[in-house]
Amino acid sequence: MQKHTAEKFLEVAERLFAQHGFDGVSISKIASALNLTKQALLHHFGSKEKLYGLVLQRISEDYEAHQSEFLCQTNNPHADFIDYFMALQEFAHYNTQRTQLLMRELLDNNERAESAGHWYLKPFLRNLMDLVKRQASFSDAGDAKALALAYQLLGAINYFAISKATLTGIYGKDTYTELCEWDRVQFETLLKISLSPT
Amino acid sequence: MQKHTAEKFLEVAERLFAQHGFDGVSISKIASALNLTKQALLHHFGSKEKLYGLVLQRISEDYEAHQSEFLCQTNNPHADFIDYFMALQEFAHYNTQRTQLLMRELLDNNERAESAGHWYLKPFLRNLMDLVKRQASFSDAGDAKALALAYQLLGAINYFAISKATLTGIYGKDTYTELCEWDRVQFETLLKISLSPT
DNA sequence: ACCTTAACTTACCAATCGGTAAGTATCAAG
DNA sequence: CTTGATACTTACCGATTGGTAAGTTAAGGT
Repeated sequence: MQKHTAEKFLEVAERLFAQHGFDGVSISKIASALNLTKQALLHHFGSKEKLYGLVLQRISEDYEAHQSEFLCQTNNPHADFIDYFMALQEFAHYNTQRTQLLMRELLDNNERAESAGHWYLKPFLRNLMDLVKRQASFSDAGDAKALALAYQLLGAINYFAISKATLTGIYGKDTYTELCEWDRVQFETLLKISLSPT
Repeated sequence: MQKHTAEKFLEVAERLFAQHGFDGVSISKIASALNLTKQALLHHFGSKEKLYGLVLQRISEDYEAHQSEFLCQTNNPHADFIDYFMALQEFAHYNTQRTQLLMRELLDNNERAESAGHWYLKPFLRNLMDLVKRQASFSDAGDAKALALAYQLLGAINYFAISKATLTGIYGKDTYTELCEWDRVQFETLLKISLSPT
């Protein structure tokens, strides 16, 4: 299979998995979206699980790439912190699909347990935690404390990012747009004050 | 159908829907968990969709009850704010299942759109927003700004609440327990400083 | 011209899906 | 003793699920 063909397949699969969840899409539906038969997909990927695995892997690679791009630490930890989390917010907002898929994965992990085995979040969280611990007001904080803050900020980002349809449904398109702007502003102030000494 | 029987049915259905999602459970599996046949469930609830609808309705009623219990506003808006959000965090933590189910609903709404029609979140968010606007540093803020903060706090709560399996998987049981404690502490300071004037 | 390989397709398969129809068992009211 | 309602069950149904097996078709290397 050619690389760019595989990319196309994974792209469509990712979209559908994100929109409907693993159980909500069948391989034949993914195949139709690609103008193929179900068996063509099975030929290329072996099984639905394997296809899903490749989709996850592709996402986690992209996330790591994005992270290493923004995490070239300077000698200004405070600015690094703000910059990175703002970049992360933007990333989550413009990759809603992936945010959705990862959120579904988080939910399913509660039952499927570590069947997947690979914790794509682990290095990602490690980096976030380090970023927090590099801050003046967290210099003597333990791992758990730093991680707690990082995770809450991550939650604030991702929860809003996956709520587009619901918020638009409740408040309408225009108010949602306004809400997006305020979300950005409000998150930035939240970031800044979260580093103030307690 | 007797009321307490219905409760038992809905309880089990809620657990399974929360764990596996709407598409991840079949009515026959829910029925087996109740030592019944699939058709018994269909007899009582008519269809899978209707059963799911009742589960959602039951949850939203409980949430409203919980909210009205804690939202008897005093003349100390600041304390109200802290108290309510801390109560909400505890509620989300001890009702992980429901937090999961509502999160799944949020994700599915992005495609199923307003097919459900009823926005269980609407009055809930309205109350949260009012609570924020009652704060001194938000007295002249618009709806969108207040809602943005409320939603971020909600995200911080819920995201952590659904991550038990993943975090335990990555860091182990003991570290997760420690993380829970810090999450609580860290969230409380986040609440307090989020009201400081900008 | 021959062979291999990759990219598919048609033809199946058993299992399960949500749902309908037609019973059966129990029990309280008349 | 009968009636009607409630709570189920067995027996189906067509559609769809993930997956296997066996071709078919076209391109490329030798």
